[in-house]
Amino acid sequence: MAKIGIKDIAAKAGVSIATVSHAFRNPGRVSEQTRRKVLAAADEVGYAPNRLARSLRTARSGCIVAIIPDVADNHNSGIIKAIEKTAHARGYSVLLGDTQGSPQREREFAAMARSGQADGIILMSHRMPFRIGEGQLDIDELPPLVNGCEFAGYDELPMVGIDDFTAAVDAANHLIDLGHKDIALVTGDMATTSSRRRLDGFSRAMADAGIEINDRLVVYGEYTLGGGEAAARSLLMEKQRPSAILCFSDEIALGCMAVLRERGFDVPGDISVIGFDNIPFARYVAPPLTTIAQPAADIGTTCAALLLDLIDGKRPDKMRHVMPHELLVRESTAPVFDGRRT
Amino acid sequence: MAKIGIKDIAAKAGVSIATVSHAFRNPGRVSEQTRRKVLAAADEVGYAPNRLARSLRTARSGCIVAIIPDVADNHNSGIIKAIEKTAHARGYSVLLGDTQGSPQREREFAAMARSGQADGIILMSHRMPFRIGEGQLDIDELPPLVNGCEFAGYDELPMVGIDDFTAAVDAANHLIDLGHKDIALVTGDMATTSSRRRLDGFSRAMADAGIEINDRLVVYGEYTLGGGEAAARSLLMEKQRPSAILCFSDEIALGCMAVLRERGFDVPGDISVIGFDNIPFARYVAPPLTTIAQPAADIGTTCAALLLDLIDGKRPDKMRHVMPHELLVRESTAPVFDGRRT
DNA sequence: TTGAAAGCGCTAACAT
DNA sequence: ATGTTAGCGCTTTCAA
Repeated sequence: MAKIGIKDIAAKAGVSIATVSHAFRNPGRVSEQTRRKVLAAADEVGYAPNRLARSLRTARSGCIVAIIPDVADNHNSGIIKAIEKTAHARGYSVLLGDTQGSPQREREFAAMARSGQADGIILMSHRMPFRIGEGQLDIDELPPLVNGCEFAGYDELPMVGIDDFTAAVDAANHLIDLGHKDIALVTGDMATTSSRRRLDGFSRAMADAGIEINDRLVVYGEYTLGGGEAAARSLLMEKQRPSAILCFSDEIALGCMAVLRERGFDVPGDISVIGFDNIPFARYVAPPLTTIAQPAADIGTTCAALLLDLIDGKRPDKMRHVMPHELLVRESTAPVFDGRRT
Repeated sequence: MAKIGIKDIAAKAGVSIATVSHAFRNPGRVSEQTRRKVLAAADEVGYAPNRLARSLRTARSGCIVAIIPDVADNHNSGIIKAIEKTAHARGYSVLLGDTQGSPQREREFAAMARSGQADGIILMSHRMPFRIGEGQLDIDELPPLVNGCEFAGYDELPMVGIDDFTAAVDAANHLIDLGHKDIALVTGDMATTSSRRRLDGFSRAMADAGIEINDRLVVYGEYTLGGGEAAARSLLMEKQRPSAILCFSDEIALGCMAVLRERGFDVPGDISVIGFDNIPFARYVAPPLTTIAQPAADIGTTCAALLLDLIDGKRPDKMRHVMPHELLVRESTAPVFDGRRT
């Protein structure tokens, strides 16, 4: 059977194609009787209006693209789940833009908004995926875009995320209050704004406490269990072992804890560990992980709502949406103990 | 600045719109010189061909939709990550169809393939989201569709997944070999084909070993940490406590272990726990989780490759793609110990 | 309340 | 090698 279209339904129902269109899109503009007739004809043959044609005509794709580093990351997936939910509730679909950190892919996904495939972008990256100025795009003619958790460098872009600086201060102070001085840091990619701000926060807290940071205890870790594992191994090679490790993600923290356990270190007896994110697993592991909670669902929901408003032409009332973070003290952190294994 | 289109580029480059189109799509059909001229003109104003118009004309959206129960589930997200990667490599985008188990949403997402918004569907559900027969779709005029991990009831649909029956047999036998008799089962939704087959496998293994199944030890659990938590709590209320728990997902298993630990039970000393999936966390927890590994990435890759071939008109050479599962014995299972706490 | 008709921006067959 | 042109299937004025 050939693909059936609006014309077939019009013929079948004995009306014009305009009426069929209205029956679907503007129920108020056709008589109830006609509408029923049309819908019945459509249902009979399983007709569904072609979305592409509609989108072309209206210049609205009904899609947004979520550009994120890794769907398989627990924090990311919590955010994107909320994005999808919010978008769906407002009639939008979401295109998955898993970049694995590749700038090239970020650009490819972002380009979907320039080719009409998407009406807007949620960008969880610190890189601007468009060329701005220099005969190219002006900042005010970007496609609707909201920055999630990172900052791409333009104040004109709405962004939603936590206050990374303060969050790191809170995490560091928790450790400092517990008497820790030899604090190791496992950061994320230092090219990202979130990692930089967190490092700044950590530095500030340490400085305020009059503790000198041991640079050899500041290492980079990919935001994965394996990243944490590698970081912990390198940290344990140091002669001056840390009494606490502050990790920029829970997956890193959990990776660290596995290594510590394997090497016979007790957490938190010998070494305290604190993470970031509060992924669902955090409170189920042993010991339950102390962490800085981020409201992943709220972040996703806010990103999506903001973007959809932007698409609808509403100017956001504010550009910086700072979501609350919270120090969740569980059992992976404890006061320094002099008799600890080092 | 008004939206610029192919006509503007044609004018700018002093060629026809057909030539512009060819310069982009069929580089071989225009002279190198013309091509460059066109591309330069396009680049100068940041022109990108309208994807919707192209899709409408070619009747190809370049999108597939992945219908999955929950992106935030670690097993699901591993699969969808591979789907996205494979699709992207072949020039396709993926629409995220997170259903939270809702049949309604499954239908909505599936409908995207009927409205031209997607060229095919990867369906990780046991429900057929289209009405088949009765004046509606015939089974052979379904949109390209591949079933992932579940079976929607039509042999005509290619499907990829593990052999759930045998996998459950393997898991049960592992426990039986360890001397366990009071084995609890935390299943998934029994409406799903995977859960049913796993239950069948478990029953078979128990029957073959001459062990009677205690129905009170067979409970349902949502595939989440919370689901495992709830299941474990209910299991611990039974007077005849299990010496082992077989869970249909790792998240359930990890949820169980947290409750067991909280109640003072040693795993595996008092109670053995085995999961399903082998999510990344499984080997990082304490004790590392014994589980039935599923090749999530391969499943995703195979689903996508199969679907893309289907879209290209290639008939799959076989309908059932059984991916290998593997029993990974780690430290959460051990022989029954008579002196165990019960 | 309904219909006719002009596109949306592109592709592809056909012509030059 | 390049151009002309007829749609793809819909939405949306405008007229009846």
